[in-house]
Amino acid sequence: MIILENTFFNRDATLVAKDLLGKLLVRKLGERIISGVIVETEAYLGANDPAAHSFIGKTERTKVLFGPAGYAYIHSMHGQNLLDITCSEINDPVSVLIRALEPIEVIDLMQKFRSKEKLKDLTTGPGKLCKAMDIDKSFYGLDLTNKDSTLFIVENDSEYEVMESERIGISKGKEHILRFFIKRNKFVS
DNA sequence: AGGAAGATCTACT
DNA sequence: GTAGATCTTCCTA
Repeated sequence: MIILENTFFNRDATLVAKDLLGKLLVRKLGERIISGVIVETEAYLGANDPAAHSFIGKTERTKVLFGPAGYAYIHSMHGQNLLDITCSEINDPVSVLIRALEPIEVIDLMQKFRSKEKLKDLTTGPGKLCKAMDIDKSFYGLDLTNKDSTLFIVENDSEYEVMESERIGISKGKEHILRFFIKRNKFVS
């Protein structure tokens, strides 16, 4: 299992968003493991992007975005938790939002956390996948490139075709094509 | 202290 | 397809 390192995330957020497709998101829960393939992402570009949370500047809420790459930025929205990963250099507050996963293991644990049975209801949205993996605000600022972390991303060989579109669910900055997803994947939101 | 907005989800038709 | 629930953060007074 090869864990993605700081060098992977310390790049332009658009490139990281594309390259994260097909990778495996892994959550350790004691001896148990929950994992899924990343099938949909969006990039948020900081100072030049009115849709980015860091657009307004450094606050208690956004400070992780201004730190080094490869850290978890958890943010709650409409009563859900959302997972971003920080990218680029210190003081370049850009990130990638993980929007959807294809569930791999362990399905019954995801079903339990989500209180849903159907496979398509488990991880087909940013708030849903956090719940399926039991990710909450305590993950804020966690280093995802540390192999002792309970959340990280690993290399994964898979064949896929990348599609792109405008971002979803925002009111500003819609003109940018910064959403990426795997073509014909059933778990794209 | 209060209100509005927001990177969403669910249940219902 | 659409309305209503939900809750944290930020802005204004």
